[in-house]
Amino acid sequence: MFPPVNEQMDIIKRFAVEVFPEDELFEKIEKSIKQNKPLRVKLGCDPSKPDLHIGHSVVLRKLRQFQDLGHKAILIVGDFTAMIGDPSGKNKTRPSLTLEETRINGRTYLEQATKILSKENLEVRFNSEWLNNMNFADVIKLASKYTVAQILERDDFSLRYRQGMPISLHEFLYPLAQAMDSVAIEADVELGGTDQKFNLIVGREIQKAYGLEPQSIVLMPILEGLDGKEKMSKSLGNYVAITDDPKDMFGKIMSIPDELILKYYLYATFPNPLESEKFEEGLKSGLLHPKEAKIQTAKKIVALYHGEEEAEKAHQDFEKVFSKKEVPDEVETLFLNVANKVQPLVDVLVATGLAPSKKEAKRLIEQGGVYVDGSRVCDVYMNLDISTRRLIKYGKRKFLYIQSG
RNA sequence: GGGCAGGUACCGAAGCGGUCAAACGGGGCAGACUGUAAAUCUGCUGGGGUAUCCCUUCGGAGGUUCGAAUCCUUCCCUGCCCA
Repeated sequence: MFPPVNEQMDIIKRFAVEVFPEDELFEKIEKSIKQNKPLRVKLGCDPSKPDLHIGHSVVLRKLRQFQDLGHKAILIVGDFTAMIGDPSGKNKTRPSLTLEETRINGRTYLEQATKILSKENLEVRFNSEWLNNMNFADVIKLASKYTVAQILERDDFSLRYRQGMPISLHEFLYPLAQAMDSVAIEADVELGGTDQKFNLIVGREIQKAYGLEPQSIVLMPILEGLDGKEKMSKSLGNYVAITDDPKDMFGKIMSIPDELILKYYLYATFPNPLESEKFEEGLKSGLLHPKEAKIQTAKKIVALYHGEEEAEKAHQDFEKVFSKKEVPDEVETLFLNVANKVQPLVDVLVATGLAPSKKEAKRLIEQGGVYVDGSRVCDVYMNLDISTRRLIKYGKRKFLYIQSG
């Protein structure tokens, strides 16, 4: 039923930054084969931001691999922990949410996650199930298992402490709460991004403290955002959402700096060894042009979420709009219900929602970023007759047909 | 509880009575260029108005003043030191 240990280890280790303790994991897999019992593989998710992007997909794909090996994926929706708000990475305390909010977000998360995960071998648990039932004595018992010095080892805590940034006391409880999840579901393995290393290790310690066998840890790389500087995140706006439409997905990936191409190719698509070797060598030798490499990457990613056909279309569109400066195949038509068919262009731009304000619209016109029917607008106070259909290009990539009616 | 230092636009950070819609950097947007929504260079970056005009913004609320981001009072928030 299960593939042999070595084969499993190879698959698990591929694309992972760190897998430890390796020998423990090896034994666990051996045991699971012998007893014909799947491993319980935990992945925590944060429902405070339910929109998944391809940064999340890295770890989700890894979890999927575990599923494909016959193991049980246990997705923990951190509805309770989201109320605390993991400060990880950011030096700011996150706003906490109510339980209901996190529940709703959790559903959205799940919906998106199953674009990558299999629905079989999948168990979904909300951590309020156990965390919400702990009383103060339970919390004290849990907190007594860890020391201030230990918790301060966490990079971002010590950094914030040194910089005089605020750390609320409850933030210290976050890693402990997350560790309780591992206790509650008796995780054999926990997956996470490298930024989760500390939390996952606390999980091991706390499991031991509660008389359980400590989980093994698989750390996946963190995908940088489109800017190539910060980690991909929604709040930074440097992300590719897995629900993005093909065009956006394609375009966004084309905008990554060249240095990021390989990383995206590998971690967002999990190519097989043959493919990745070819790709890597092509890049290194220069036989594969960076633009071409990017196109391949973009196509592959789009295809994962939308299929080959859409990927091809997105590619065509991209070439059209950006290389040939033409109009894309499909442009939406907006009918404006207005009394006057001739109006200042600026007003039209605001009415369509293309521009957030007249000032902004004027600015863009002044800078030569607005086209009507293919010709650049140079008069800020131009009037536009919309009794017939007009094509507006606003900025680099917003196209819209507009007509009164 | 006491002492000190702070809270400025999307973020970081200057400004410390008028010349402040607020320097500078980042981010964002646009233009040029290109291999692309890469890189680089240039410009723009509160709102309304076809006018050196008005409105909103410097933690909140009051006050002083012809005039406040700048001074005073009070409240809230944060860090450091002491207890």
